[in-house]
This record gives sequence, C-alpha cells and structure tokens, in this order.
Amino acid sequence: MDNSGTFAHQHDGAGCAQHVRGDDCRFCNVRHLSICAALDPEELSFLEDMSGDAIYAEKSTLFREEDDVVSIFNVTFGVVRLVRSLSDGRRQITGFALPGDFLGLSLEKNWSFTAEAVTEVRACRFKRSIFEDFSDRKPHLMKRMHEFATHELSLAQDHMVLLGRLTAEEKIATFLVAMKRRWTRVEGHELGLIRLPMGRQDIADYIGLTIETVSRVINQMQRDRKLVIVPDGIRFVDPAYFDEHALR
Amino acid sequence: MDNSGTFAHQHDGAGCAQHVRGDDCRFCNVRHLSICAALDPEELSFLEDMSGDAIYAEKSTLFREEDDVVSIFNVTFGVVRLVRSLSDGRRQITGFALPGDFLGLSLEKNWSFTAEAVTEVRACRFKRSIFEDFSDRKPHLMKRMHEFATHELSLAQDHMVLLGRLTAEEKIATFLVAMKRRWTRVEGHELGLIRLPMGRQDIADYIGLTIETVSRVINQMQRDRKLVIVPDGIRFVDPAYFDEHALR
DNA sequence: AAGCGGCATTGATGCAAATCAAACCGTGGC
DNA sequence: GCCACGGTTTGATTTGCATCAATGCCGCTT
Repeated sequence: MDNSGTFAHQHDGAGCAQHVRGDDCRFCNVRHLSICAALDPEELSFLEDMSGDAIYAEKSTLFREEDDVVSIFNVTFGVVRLVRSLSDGRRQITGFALPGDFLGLSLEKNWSFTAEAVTEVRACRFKRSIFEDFSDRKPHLMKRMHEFATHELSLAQDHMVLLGRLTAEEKIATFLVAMKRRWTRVEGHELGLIRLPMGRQDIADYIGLTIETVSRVINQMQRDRKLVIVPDGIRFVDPAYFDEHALR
Repeated sequence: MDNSGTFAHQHDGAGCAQHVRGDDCRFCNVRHLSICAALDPEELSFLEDMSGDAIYAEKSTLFREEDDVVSIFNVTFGVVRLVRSLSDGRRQITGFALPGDFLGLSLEKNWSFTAEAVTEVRACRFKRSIFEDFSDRKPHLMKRMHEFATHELSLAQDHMVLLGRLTAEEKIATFLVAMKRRWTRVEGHELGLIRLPMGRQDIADYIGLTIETVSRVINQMQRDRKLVIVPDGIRFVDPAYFDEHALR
C-alpha cells in the first residue's frame, strides 16, 4: 500500500486525493488530528457546508501579517511556514504548519504573522465570522481550540529555549527530532526518512541561524555518520546521538 | 495620592493592601486586567469562595516544571519568573508574570515550566479542579481564557523574533520598552522610571544573553545618555532612541 | 548539449557576544 | 567600623557563528 505521498514533487491528482477527498469531512484523513475531532457528525456536516477546500501553489501566500482575518484554515496537505519579518529583511519563522494544524485560533481581527506555502498546500477554509459564531455556540469546540492554543504555547516555550540557549548543533538535532515526531504523527507510522520539504534558509530562519551554518552542521553530521542527506530530507544513521543531543 | 507601591523593598502592610484587600474580589485592583473581568458579580462571588489569597516570599517557588497542577494563580502583587531549565543548568526565562497575569491557562495536568517569586508575590489561588468545573460551565470564561492564551501566543512569537534575530542592543531596548508598557498598564499611568525588580541574570536568561553582556549594554546606554540607572530600575533619557531600536 | 537560475555547499576571514577573571559596591550582621 | 556576601560592573581574551566570497549541483529551458 502506497501512502508515501511525497510533497513538492508529486503532481498526479491521485496523490492529493489521498489527503482530502473533495469537501467531505468524512473522508478527511487529518480529522483525528485536527480541531474537527471535537465535533459530532451533525456539527461536522454544518461546518462542512461552511467550508471550502482551498489549494495554494508552492511559494504562494495564504495571508500576510496585519491582514484582516477573513478566513481561517485547517491544513490538510503540505507545509506552511509562519513568518514574522523585520523591516530590514530579517525573518523569524515561528512555526511550520503541517496537515492537521489549524491557522486562526486567535479570534483576533488581524493576523500576527504571514503564512506562506512551502509546498503545494491544501486547506479546509472557513469564513472567520461564521466559524466564530459557531464556536461561540459550541463550548466543547471552544475548549478544544483553547487546548490547541495552550499546546502551541507550550511548543512556543520549547522553541524559546532552543533559540535562546542551544548551540547550533543542538538546534539542528532538536529540529530534526521534532520534525521526525511530527511527521510520524501525521503519517500515522514511522517513515525511514525525515521529510524536510522546507529549504535550508527556512530551517535557518526557524532555528535562528544562517543558511551557511545550517548547511555546515548538517553536512558535518553526515561526515560523522550521524545521518545521511537524501532527496527531500535526511535519514538518521545514529538515532542514539539525536536522543542525546536533542532537547526533550 | 500615593500609589507608587514599590515592590521588593516595601514591608508595611498598607502598601500591600493597595493591591489586594483580603479575599474580596470587589477590592481587587487588578480585576480589570485579569481573567476575572469576564465575570458578573454573582460568578465573582462564587469564585471568591473557591479562592484564597496566597503570599510567596521573594525567591520562593510557586511550583516546579512537571509538578501536578493542583492550584492555579492570578498574580495580584509582585513579579514571578517563568523558567525552563536544562539539565546542565542553562535556563531560559519564558516570561515574567506581573499583577493581573494568570498562571494555569492550560488545563494540562502538569506544569510545563517552573514559577519563582522574583519579589514578594501575592496571588489569588484556585483549586484547579474546581476552577476547571466552573470554566466548563461558563463559556464566556472559557472564551476569555482562550483570548488570554492566544494573546500570550502572540507575545511568545514576539519573543521568538527577539531571541532568534535581534542583536544584544536591540534585545535590551525591546525588553525595556516592553517592561515600560506593561508597568504602565498595571499601574494605570506612566511612571518616571521603569521598574526592573528582576536581577541582571534574570534579564539575561529572558533575552538570551549572559549577565555580562546585559550589564555592558545597559551601562553603555547610560554612557551614551540613552538612559540612567536608578535603584530598582532605569529611567529613559532619550525615549526616541528606544522607539527606534525596539521591536514593534 | 549548452546555458541558466535557484539552492546548497565549502572556504577564508571577521566580529559580536561568551568566557574567564577581578574588582567593585551596597547591605546586613556583629 | 569591619567584614562577608550576593549581585554588578569592568577588563582581557577566546570562540562560535556570521559574513563575505566562490564554487558546485541539479533541474529546466532552449
């Protein structure tokens, strides 16, 4: 059974259909990971009527920092980078959204970050106003959103430790271990490789290094037989090393 | 009218009574800033019965990372540092809780950080289980908790930019401006000085520098007539400089 | 097959902040 | 008044990562 479902470089419709079949939530294969798992069939069908499947090309922008929050998103396929930029061009990527991740938890009127498609991205899209009315009437949905938000807060704290207190080597190791865990959760089972659909510059901007340092550290790890670099990702050769050097 | 209410070095009861008068929420002067502002008088009185005023000495620990969440806290006086520690002693302070700030938004069973009193701290303390039952029955309270959580998430993103992409000078400037804003909000009006009740090491662990660098940068700013160092804080001499060098 | 454009890698050098090490300063105890 | 102590400042030196600068590699186009 093939569910290797590569990201950026697969263009047949069938590959995508594995991930979202039309607009029917019943066939959504990230539902158990997403906000929607809090909903019963009736609620789901209401929300389904309110939602549409949206597709974004690689490198396109879902929304920009300061934009009005018109729609909110449940990513069903692909990878989105969440970016804060400074006026002089410095960027900090605050997170990567993977299938199952929700964009628009905050109920604020404006986005506090920019979202850009790293790969082709598919997302279940809701009108913000409708979703908000709905969540106001559904306390268990609000509670689930709150749980998602506080979980993200905990991840944000992890990330602060990484940015503020880890060495370049520890940052890379921690990032790779986290990506492995996240993909395993999304895919439902462990893969031989760790997908890295984002470029080196994105990794650098996520962990607070330069592209050169990211490249150097990863290639040094390969020379040291800790991992091997493969197309679209890396493969752990010495998992024990990563257990030891990654944070939590 | 005196509401200068200093922090660590004032020991007369009257000074504290400005901030919390016994256990009566009606006299709580951080209520408008806190979670409790979402509640009507009846709900407030119920919650009041469920709460107690707690006092923590300077340097004492409210709770440790991984501890069971037995109680949750609404800080009413003083400053709490929120700490993540690595096994080798490196620390990252993920935030400082000031009066009005709430500890225990997450509804998780265990704390994801340690909370230590920087100054003497007073807090309104609730049994977690009781508060949770209550919030389950009060959707508008849950919504307010969610708003607090997503606001914190946005602050966490700000902090990631600071940690990952700012220079030492920018980090200090941004930190000082943020503290000024937060104190102004808590005090209800602008003070001449910016209180820094936390030590240099805490500032360093908050913004991802060493104590020596923090000291050097602040003292350099003083030599450059950007600020003056005063007991328990600093005073801006050249506010325009800070507007320019601090992030947002 | 040659040329191009967009990453990624590698090397040489620079520099901001860390580290190592002392001195300083205010406070409290005796 | 003196000393001890905890926190802060200052100075000298090191270093980890950034910066600057090629070069390499792969997929696309023509």
